[in-house]
Amino acid sequence: MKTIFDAKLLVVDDEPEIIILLNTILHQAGFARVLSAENCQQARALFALEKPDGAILDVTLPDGDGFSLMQELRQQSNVPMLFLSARDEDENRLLGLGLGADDYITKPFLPRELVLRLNGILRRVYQPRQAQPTAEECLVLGTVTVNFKSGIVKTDAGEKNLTAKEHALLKKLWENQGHIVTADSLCRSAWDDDLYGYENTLMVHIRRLREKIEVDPSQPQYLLTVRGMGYKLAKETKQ
Amino acid sequence: MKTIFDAKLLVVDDEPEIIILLNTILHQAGFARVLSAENCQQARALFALEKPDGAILDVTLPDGDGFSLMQELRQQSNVPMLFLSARDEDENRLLGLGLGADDYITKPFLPRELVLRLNGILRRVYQPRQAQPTAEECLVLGTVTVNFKSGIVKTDAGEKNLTAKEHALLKKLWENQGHIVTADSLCRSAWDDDLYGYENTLMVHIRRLREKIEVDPSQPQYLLTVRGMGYKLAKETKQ
DNA sequence: CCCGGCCTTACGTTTACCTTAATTTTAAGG
DNA sequence: CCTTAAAATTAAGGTAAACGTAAGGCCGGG
Repeated sequence: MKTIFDAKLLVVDDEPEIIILLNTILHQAGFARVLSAENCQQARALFALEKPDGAILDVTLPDGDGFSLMQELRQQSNVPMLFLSARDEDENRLLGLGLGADDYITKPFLPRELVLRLNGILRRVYQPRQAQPTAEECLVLGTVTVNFKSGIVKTDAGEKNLTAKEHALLKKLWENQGHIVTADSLCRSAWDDDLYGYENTLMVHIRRLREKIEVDPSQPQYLLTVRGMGYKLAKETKQ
Repeated sequence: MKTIFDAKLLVVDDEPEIIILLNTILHQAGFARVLSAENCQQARALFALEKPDGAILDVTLPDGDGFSLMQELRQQSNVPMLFLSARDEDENRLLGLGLGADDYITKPFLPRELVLRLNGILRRVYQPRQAQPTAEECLVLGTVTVNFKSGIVKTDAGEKNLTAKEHALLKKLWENQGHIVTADSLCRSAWDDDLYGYENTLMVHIRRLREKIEVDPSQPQYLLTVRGMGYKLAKETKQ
C-alpha cells in the first residue's frame, strides 16, 4: 500500500549535525528515502535529478541563501517545501512564506513538531481529495451526471440514488479519473475490514454501478475494466 | 473563475476584539465569507449547518477547550483547521498538531503571516491537482505516446490499451531507456515465479508490444533487439 | 553451408471477469 | 420485538481476453 512515507525527501543544510539529526528523525518517523545536500549547487542538482516529493531547506547556505533557492525550485515544481532557520525575525518568516514555503520552522525545533508539520503538509498534498471535495463537485460523463454530495445520478432516463458502497467505489474511481485503480485499492476504500473473502463482491457492485451510470451496462463506456490490473473511469468527455 | 477566496471560513474565539481583527484581516485578504462563533456550542452548530471550507479555532473557550472541539470536528470533516492560541508551550503545540491541526499560530501574531499560512493550506487542499506537477508520466516515441498510469497507447491510428504483461515489460524498458535490458531481467520484472520454461514466451510478448507501439512491428524503430544481449528502448526523439 | 538466436503465427489453455440468482445481513417502521 | 424491504454478500456457470506453447521460418555470423 502506498503512503506518504513513500515520499522522497530532500534535506538541504550546511551543518552536518543537523543533517544527521534530520536523517534520524525522518527515518524514525517512517520516511525511507531521505536525500541530503549541503549547499545550493548540490541541492539544485539533486532536485533536478531525483525529483523529490518534498524538501526541507536551511535559510543560510554557504553558496547562497535558501530564499532564492526556494524561488528557483518553486518555478520547477510545486512539491511541499519548508524552511528551517535560526533566523526568527518576522520579515524572514513573511518572506519565506511569501515565496511559497509550506512552513517556516525555527531552530531549535522539536523533532516531533517537525514530523507532525511535515506529515500534515504531505498528507494534504498527496491525499488531497479526501480533504472533502468542494461544494457542488459533479462528475459529468456524457449525458450522465453524478452529484457526490447528494449521491444522485441523473440520466436521460431519470434519477437514481447511489447506495453507500456504490458511492464509495465511484468516488475512489473519480479521484483517480483516467488512471487505473486496482481491485484491492477499491476494496480498501469501500470496506473497513481489510479482510474480504470474495473479490467477486466487488464485481457485483461494479455491475450495479454500471447499471446506474452506463447507457448499456454490458458495454461500458465510462467504467472500464483493465484486465489483470483493475478498473478505470474514463476521462470526462468535454463537449 | 473559482478561487480559494470562495472558501467559507469559520472563526471561533471568545474575545470580541480578536473576532473583529480576524474579520478585518480576512476580508482585506480577499475572503468574502467569514462566519464567527464565540464558544464550542455555537461552533458545533455553525459547522454542521454551514459546512465551512476551513476553520480557525482559539484554544481557550468559555465552554470547553479548542482541542476537544477540533477532535470532534475532525471526525466529521477533513477541512483545513488551525489553532490560534496565547499558550505557546511545546506540549500544546504538539497536542494541537497531533490532533490534525494544519497549523498552530500563537498570539500575538502577524496578520500577514496568518493570511500567508492560511492561503498556503487552502491552496494545497483546494488546488491539489496543480500541486502535483509531475504531470502525466508519458513515454513519447515519435508519433506514439504511452501513458503509463492509464495504460493507454496513442498512435495516429488510434488508442490501444496495454495488457498487464505488456505494461510491465514496457515499464522496465522505459526505466532503462537507451540501455540494454537482458531477457532475463525483463522476465523477472513481468513474472512472479522466477522459473519460466520458455523464453519464447517473452518474445511473443515483445512482438505483441511491438504491434501496439511500432509503426511497422516487423521493422521496429523504438523497441530494438540487441543480438545476444537483450532489448533496448530507443531514446525519446524530442522534436 | 550450417547453426544459433530471434521472429512470427496459429492454436489450445487459463484465468480474470461477467452475469444471474439465491441467501444473508442491515435498516426502518410498526 | 417482529415484519418487511433494501442492500450486501455468496455462489456458480459462462465467456472472452490474455497468456503460454509449439512449430516452422528467417537471417546473420562463423
